[in-house]
Amino acid sequence: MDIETYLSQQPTPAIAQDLLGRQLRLVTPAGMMTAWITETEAYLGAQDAGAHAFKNHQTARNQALWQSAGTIYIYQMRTQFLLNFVTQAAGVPECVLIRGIEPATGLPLMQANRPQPLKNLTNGPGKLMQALGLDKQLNGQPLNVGPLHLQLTPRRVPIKISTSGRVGIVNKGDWSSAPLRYYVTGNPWVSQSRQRDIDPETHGWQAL
DNA sequence: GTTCGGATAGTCT
DNA sequence: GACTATCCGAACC
Repeated sequence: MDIETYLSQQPTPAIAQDLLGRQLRLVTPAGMMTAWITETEAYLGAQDAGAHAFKNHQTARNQALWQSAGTIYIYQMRTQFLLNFVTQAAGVPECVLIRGIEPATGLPLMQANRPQPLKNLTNGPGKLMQALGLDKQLNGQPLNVGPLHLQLTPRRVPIKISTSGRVGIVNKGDWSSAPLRYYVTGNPWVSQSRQRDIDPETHGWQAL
């Protein structure tokens, strides 16, 4: 299946959950980095008071959201860049925010980009972009054409998926508490995860 | 180990 | 001029 089909064949919350365990791959002149997606959030477009596209409000920043499934949407939050994938057909401004990844290969490259201990390397949406060395250059471009790829295989399968309200969405009524954040239960590379919730044996993945 | 406050810059009203 | 889809470090358990 191609990526555009994969990112448009289900409702966005289902896609956000299915993305857990899929592989992100970045090809750079210095080498390749791959990582497993551990945490996502769904943003549901015009109806979603927490979304940039609420009430179909188009601005210079959020143009990419109206493009086709598989378009990369990157925007800046203070000093950080945040990575999203557009879902659904062109004209439907929904997306999934990538909030955490587990490094798989290219770890030295990531630690060169972001000199932090492994456990603090990619456990947050801004942190993982630092580790990958990405800014908003790829905003509006399609996945799997340039340097950034989303691979459907190989994949890892979560033992259990946890849900919660989305991080940083406050004073938005029911949209603040809506269970649109998804993460691999027990995985260390999930934002705000507490030590006692981590499973050091499996990292929350089913055995290969 | 966990919580809290401040820094920070781009975007929109 | 207000408001963030964040991160870090200091302070306190």
